[in-house]
Amino acid sequence: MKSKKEQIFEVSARLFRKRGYVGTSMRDIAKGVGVEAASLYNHIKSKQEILHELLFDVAGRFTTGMDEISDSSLNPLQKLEKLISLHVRLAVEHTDAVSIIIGEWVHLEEAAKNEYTGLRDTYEEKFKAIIQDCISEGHFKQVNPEIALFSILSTLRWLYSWYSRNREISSVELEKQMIECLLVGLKK
Amino acid sequence: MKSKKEQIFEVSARLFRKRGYVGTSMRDIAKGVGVEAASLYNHIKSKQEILHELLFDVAGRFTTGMDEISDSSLNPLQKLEKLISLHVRLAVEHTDAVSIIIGEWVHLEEAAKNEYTGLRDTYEEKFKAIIQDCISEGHFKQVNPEIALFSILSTLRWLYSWYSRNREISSVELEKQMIECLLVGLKK
DNA sequence: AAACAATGCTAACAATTGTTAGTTTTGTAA
DNA sequence: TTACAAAACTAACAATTGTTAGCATTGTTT
Repeated sequence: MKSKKEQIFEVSARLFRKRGYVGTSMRDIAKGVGVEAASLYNHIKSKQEILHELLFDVAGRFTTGMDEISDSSLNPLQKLEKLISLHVRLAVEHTDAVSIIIGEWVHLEEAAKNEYTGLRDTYEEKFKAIIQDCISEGHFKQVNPEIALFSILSTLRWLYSWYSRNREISSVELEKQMIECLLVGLKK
Repeated sequence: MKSKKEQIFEVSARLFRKRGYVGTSMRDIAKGVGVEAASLYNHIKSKQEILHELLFDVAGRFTTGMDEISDSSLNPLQKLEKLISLHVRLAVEHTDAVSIIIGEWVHLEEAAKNEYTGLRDTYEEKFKAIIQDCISEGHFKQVNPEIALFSILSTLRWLYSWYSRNREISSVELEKQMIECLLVGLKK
C-alpha cells in the first residue's frame, strides 16, 4: 500500500507533466490526492520539495545506471546498447518523472538547478566518452562526436513522449529498433 | 526599426523560453520592453494572444516548408535532406520560438491547443510518408517507420537547444553532420 | 495653434498563489 | 477508557496574477 507521501509525489508528477510546475497549484495536487491543500504540509515541506524529490530521484537512476555501464568491462558499442536499454527502461517505468526531468528542471531554485545541470553535464560527458571510444576503436565512422552524442541523446530523451502515445509496442522490440536506427543507421 | 508589438513578441519569446509561459508575468514582459504592464494592452489583446502568435507563426513556417518539400519532384531521400535543412534553418533563425513550440504549446487554451496538435499530427504524417517512400523505393532498410520518424524528429526538435550551446559551428556544417548521423548511420 | 489618435501612466479590481496558525478528527498504544 | 501522535480541517495571510478604467502625455495632421 502506498503512503500518502508517495501518493502526493505520484499525483504531482502527473500534474507537473500535464500543466507544468508553475501551472500546477497546491490545491490541484490536493484535489488529486483527495485532501485539502493545507493538509499536504503534514507530509511535505514545500511545493519546491516535491519538484526536487521527483527530479533528483530519477536523475539518480540515470547517473547510477551510467556509472555501472561506464565502469563495466564491456566494449564501447555494447555500452551504448546498454545505455539505450537504460533509457528505454526508465522511460517506460517512470514516464512522468522523466518528462519532468526534461521540461521542468528550470523551475528548481538556483542552488538545486546548478546541482542538476552539473549532474546532467557529467552524464553527457561520460556518454560522449563512450561514443569517442566507439570511433577510436573503429566501431564508428569518423563523425563529429558532439553531434553524434546530441543525435542519440535527443532521441533517447524524447522516448517518454513517444512511449506514452504508443503503448502497444514491447519495450524489448522498442529497444531493438532504437539500436537499429540510432547505431546501425537507416541507409541500405 | 522594430515596432513595439514586435518588441513585445521578442521579449516574450525570450522570457517564455527561460521561465515558461506560466512562469512569466505581464510585468516581467513589461520590464523587458521598458514600459508599465498596463501599457502592453495598447498593443496586444491578452497574454494568451502572445503565446498564440509566437507559436502559430513558427508552426506556419514548418508546415509551409513541409508542403513545399512534400509537393516537390525530389526523390524521398532528397526530401529528407531538405527537411533536415528546414529544421536547421528555423532552429538557427528562430531559436526562442522553436523552443516555445516544443515546450509551451500545452498552455494554449483548449481550442488553439487542438488546432496546434492537429497541425503537428499532419506534419508528422507527411514526414512519415516520406520515410516510408525511402523504404519502399529501396533507399532505407526495412525499419519500423514510426520509430525511424520518431528518431529523426526528436533529434531535429532538440536542435534549438543544442545550437544555443554550440554557436561556433556553421549551420552548413551542422546540416552535413546531421545528414550523416541521422540518415547514413554511425556504424562503419 | 487646434484637433486627434496613439501610447503611456497610476490606481485599482477580483482571483489565485504558497503557506501558516489554530483546531478538530482519526487511529493506535497504554 | 485514556492518552497521544498523526493527519485532517477551516480560516486566514500577504503576495502576485491578468486585466480594466480613467487620465496624462506624446507626436502627427489639419
